[in-house]
Amino acid sequence: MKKPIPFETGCHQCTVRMHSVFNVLQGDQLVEMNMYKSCNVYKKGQYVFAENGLPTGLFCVNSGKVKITTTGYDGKEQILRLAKSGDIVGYRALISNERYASSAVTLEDASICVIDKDYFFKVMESTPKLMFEVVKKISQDLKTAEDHIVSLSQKNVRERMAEALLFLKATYGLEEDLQTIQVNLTREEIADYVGTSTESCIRLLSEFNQDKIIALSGKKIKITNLPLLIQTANIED
Amino acid sequence: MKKPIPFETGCHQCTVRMHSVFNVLQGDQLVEMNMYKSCNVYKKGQYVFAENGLPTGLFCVNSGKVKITTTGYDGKEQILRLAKSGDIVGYRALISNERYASSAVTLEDASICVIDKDYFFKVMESTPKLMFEVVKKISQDLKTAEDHIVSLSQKNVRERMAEALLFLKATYGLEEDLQTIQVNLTREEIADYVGTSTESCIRLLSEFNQDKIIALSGKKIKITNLPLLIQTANIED
DNA sequence: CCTTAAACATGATTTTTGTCATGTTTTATT
DNA sequence: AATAAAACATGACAAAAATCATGTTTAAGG
Repeated sequence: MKKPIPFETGCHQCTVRMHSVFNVLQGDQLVEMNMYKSCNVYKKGQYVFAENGLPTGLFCVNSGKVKITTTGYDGKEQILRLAKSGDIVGYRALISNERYASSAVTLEDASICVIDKDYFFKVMESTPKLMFEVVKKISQDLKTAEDHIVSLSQKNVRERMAEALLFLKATYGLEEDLQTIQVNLTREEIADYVGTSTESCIRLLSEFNQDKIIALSGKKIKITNLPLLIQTANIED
Repeated sequence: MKKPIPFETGCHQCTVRMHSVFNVLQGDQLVEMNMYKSCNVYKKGQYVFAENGLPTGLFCVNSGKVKITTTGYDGKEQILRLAKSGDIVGYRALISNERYASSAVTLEDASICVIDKDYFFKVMESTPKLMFEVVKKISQDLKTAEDHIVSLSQKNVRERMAEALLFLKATYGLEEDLQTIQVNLTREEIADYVGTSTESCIRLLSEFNQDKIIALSGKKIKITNLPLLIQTANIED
């Protein structure tokens, strides 16, 4: 029993749009955008775009979760950003008119639209409000990146690990139990975000588990003692 | 014998402007901008804006060098960005409509203009090209920040220190001898950029000095063996 | 369902880096 | 010029974290 193929609803009816930079577009602009966008389905683990490729459009996540990673030294992967429904991805290289410096890979099955590059630039130019939404989005990402820099520079691995769990909670939210972080990452992926070795990551999660800060079952991480986790992250109030 | 007070030349004649995001403005726009900007002189070590303050305008560095720093944990300073002539500073908080998350402090005597906040937003809205220049600038800063994240996550202190010297060279250039990095930072400031302790920073610079990679005299750092420095930074080709 | 690879886990060891201590040099200020 | 305060420097030690090794569990693919 397969799911029926959904109607191609178009940008008008797209509920995700309202939580994206495109919330400022209206009426005819949406009809037009619809003509320059296409929507694709991705299986977990698939590349949306890859390092070194040339951008041909802007990606907008409809559903599913995406990691933005770059290959560091000795091929070690670094997770730079995490995206979810409503987020645009692949904008940095597009705007700078460069090849991708990072890759986007789905963390679960996803549906992602592509908006044609030339059209995107045109509508940005004609709609200052849209461009300003983009400016604000990049500014936010810059803030997040700079917070990460401070953390990497000044905190130890234990603190960063606790911080990362809080970051995942803030980014992807919790399941119905209000405790379980709503994303499945391997220990290696968490390590690639935290900036540590996989072993250290595993060890620290085990420690947090023993300390009753979290509860582990498979890839699921349940935050059982939020105040203690915040304290472990050493976050100022 | 004092220097004569220079004519208030205005944005028309400003040569720095051509290397800034404002290079896209023309004619009347420059006359208008002149009415909404003021220029200030700063002594070395002065604050241009301070963490937690409210932005009232956009700063544009005329001459002099500026560090953008934030206070991390236990009050430890983190250098996030370095600015020079033609760079805009204080844009992140302004655009996000937030209080400053970082401070800007001059590294030497400087002359810096402020462009009124409301006017800046108005001219951005009416001049897509200007806003796009801003988008590109922030995108670049994001790229720089993310490169720094990879470095902090994956490289050891020695490699990061070598990388930092190359970064300073790229940012501020070299003196006439084509070897001396054109900026004076204390060892502590370098450490606050690299993400290490002051002692480790001092030690590594001494080592590089012994290894004939650099030559030290006071705060001046001369790169005497660039290939070896690049190799020490472990940068891929 | 079985097989294989990936992911998870943990101990032992080594390397890296921070911290503490102490002394010297440079710079700024009266 | 004298004095104080930064800034620079280096050794000794401790702490943190990576690496190596090895084994178990879980998940994926034929």
